[in-house]
Amino acid sequence: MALAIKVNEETFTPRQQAVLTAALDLLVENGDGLTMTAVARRASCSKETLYKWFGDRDGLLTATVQWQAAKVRMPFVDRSHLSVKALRSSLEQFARDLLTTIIGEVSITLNRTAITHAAQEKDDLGNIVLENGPMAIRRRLKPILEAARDARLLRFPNSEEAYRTFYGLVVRDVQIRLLLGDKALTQSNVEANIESDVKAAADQFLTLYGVKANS
Amino acid sequence: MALAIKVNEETFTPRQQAVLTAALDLLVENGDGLTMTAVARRASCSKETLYKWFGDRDGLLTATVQWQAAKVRMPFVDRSHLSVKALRSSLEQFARDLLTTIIGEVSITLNRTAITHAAQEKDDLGNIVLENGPMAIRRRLKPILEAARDARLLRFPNSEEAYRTFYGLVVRDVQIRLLLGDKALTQSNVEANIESDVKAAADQFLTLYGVKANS
DNA sequence: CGTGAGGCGTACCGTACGGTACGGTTCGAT
DNA sequence: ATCGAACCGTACCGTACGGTACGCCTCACG
Repeated sequence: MALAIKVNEETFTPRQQAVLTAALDLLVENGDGLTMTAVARRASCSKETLYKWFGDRDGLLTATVQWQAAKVRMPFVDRSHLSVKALRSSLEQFARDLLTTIIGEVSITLNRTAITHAAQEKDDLGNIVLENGPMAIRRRLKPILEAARDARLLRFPNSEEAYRTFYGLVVRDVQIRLLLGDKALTQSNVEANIESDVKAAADQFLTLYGVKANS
Repeated sequence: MALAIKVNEETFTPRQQAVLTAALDLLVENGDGLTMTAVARRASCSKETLYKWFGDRDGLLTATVQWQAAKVRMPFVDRSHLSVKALRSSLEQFARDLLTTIIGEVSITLNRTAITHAAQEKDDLGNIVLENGPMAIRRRLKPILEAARDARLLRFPNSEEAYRTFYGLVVRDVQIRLLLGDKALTQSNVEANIESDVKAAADQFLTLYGVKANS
């Protein structure tokens, strides 16, 4: 099981990154628009070059997803001092980052592509997206949760459970509906409610796991 | 925007349903395995018949998803008498139905297919799955929530918000991880924890929205 | 200036698959 | 018994696309 491999920015030359950008654009424009010919034309390069650089279509797809997923870098959150206030602020920051990421067209495209890929026993892309999406958040959130527990701000038996609850409270049914192309859920529609949703999620999480409830 | 059309069981003849079963089997076995030739061979019918009955490949796909999605009928929940106990039991029932549905191979396949479809500006399948999945649950859960609110068992400003919170608490990151083919999340793995997850979700929901907390 | 590597553009090949055509068979209705 | 509709199986066509080959250009390097 080849897990997601770290991708330095030096992994691809600028020219190659231009190609990957073209590939991603085509993906976003139309999920199945990533044909080798189309990428070559869009990036003004020859198909032969594509095959030389990426091996085959799957290699190009993988490189594109990998490269793009890796640059979904959410800003780090200060956790030096752990007051209730700081914790709530951190939680809101996480929720905000998670939501804004998830509703982005690039993220939707990447997830759709990976899911399509996973439907064909090829789960490379699935792992890559998982690793750079939910798992990345988990890795960053968990230590904060545990620090808060040690500081007696939170109480939970299992940090994994706590993390997953947080994820559920934040994401709810938004992601699946966007992936399925729910027309009632436009991006601007969701964007407008981000702040209130973020606050609500943090509130609810603190209600469930906070030691002394909220402020 | 052709929304999901109600599908009676008389919509398709038994022979046609056999064809649709074959199509679904192929989909489950391998997401992209639904070729007209393969369906014809599997169902022991001619391609000409397929085209006569379903128009084209997309029609066959749509019929398959529609027919299958419509038979995901979750058992109704008794809501005649609304005690706290009965409410909790109803919530747990909903959570259980939702979870068991979501982790089923058929559901995963349908969602993957619809998402792939939605990636190509064809959002028919997306709407069908939405309508028979999240929306079906919502339609059934909302009146119960509102009845419980009227009975002063729950308190929430907005039944839509309450429903979505419930959804998030139940589903968490399970669906997206399954769709992405997360190997760490086998079906049996999830199945084993359903009962405790269901109880936890109901507890948390009642903590957040219950008027007098839990029993 | 010569040369060779890298890369562009295009033409080309093979295959898989959507869609059509057609001969042969079953079967119910008259 | 006859007829025709429905349907099976197979062969066939056209196209799209993955992958390869090749001619030509550019440019760094000697």
